[in-house]
Amino acid sequence: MVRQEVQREQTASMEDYLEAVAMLQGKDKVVRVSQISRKLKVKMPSVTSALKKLSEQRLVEHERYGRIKLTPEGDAVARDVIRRHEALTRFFAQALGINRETAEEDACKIEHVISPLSMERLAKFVEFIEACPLGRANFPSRYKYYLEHGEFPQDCLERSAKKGK
Amino acid sequence: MVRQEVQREQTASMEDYLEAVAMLQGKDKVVRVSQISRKLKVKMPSVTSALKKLSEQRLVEHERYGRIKLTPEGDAVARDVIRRHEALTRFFAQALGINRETAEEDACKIEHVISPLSMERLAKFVEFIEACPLGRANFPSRYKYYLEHGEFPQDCLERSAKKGK
DNA sequence: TCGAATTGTTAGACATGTCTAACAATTATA
DNA sequence: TATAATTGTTAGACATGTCTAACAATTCGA
Repeated sequence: MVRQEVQREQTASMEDYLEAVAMLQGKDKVVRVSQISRKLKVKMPSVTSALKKLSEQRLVEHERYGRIKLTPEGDAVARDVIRRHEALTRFFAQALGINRETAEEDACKIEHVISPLSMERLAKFVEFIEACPLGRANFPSRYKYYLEHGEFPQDCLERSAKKGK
Repeated sequence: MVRQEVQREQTASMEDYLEAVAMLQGKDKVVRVSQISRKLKVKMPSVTSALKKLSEQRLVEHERYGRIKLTPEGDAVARDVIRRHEALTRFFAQALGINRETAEEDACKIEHVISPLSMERLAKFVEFIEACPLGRANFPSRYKYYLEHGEFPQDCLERSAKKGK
């Protein structure tokens, strides 16, 4: 009895295609090559060629000139990519105070290269920061103060004063 | 009068080579193809070929069978990569509590893809966390508690209690 | 200092993923 | 429903960066 290998390692590109299909599928139902092409800013032949590879791996189903949909395995991979994407976006946007667009762009790149351990910790970190802003010693707001004024808020100084201004 | 273009956009690979040369140069002075090969875990012909490209861009000097050294421009690029590398490593290690090795590996990947804005903010964030642990309401230690116990420390609860558990 | 071991280079194959050009299928519309 | 516009595919060029095999230069030790 041969065990099926399910979760193959994907390249950044293939992960992008899977992610795009999942997101378009969620929105509109019927996914088209042209949509993926627009979303990923690549030409249609690139999409066709990627879909061919993903079909061979049974991650998507794609009949010539026809519908594109994720298999359950493809969906699992895509969802995992999206999970990373969202945690990273939240980190950049919420924790670092970066604009949504840049946050998304960075998430899009980093989601493909970050280790599982760092990803897990980062997700927990965001969760922590969002849920636990330290009561009235609100963390993000102090960080914001530091960002805007270039110096530490009053109640930091006890411990950082030695490091000169 | 034609202006020289100095800081070209480099690929992740080329940035890795520049970074490696800079780091080996700092250590030993004389940089060899074999060292770069070992450091980056690629075969020597890959190194030779990369150095050829970087030479054409005047980022390294490399004479056949001879010394390898960065030009001032190459050094500037390399230092910038290393700056990103170090800030990222500090973030993963200090802020997220990840082991040095994994932190380095992740930094090595992310340094090539993160946007300048996010990089700047992340660096400031690390600076902030390291310099300003909120007096006795030490931030990293609360985060650590959360990591280890899976629940928020007492003084977080005022604000997060509503979220179940 | 000669020969073996090490180090480095060249040539060229290969993998990935992009693109353009040409053509084919589908769809929408007059 | 014929034809025009759109959408999709195929073929093949190209860029990047890796590798192996073969050869060349350098270095080190007997």
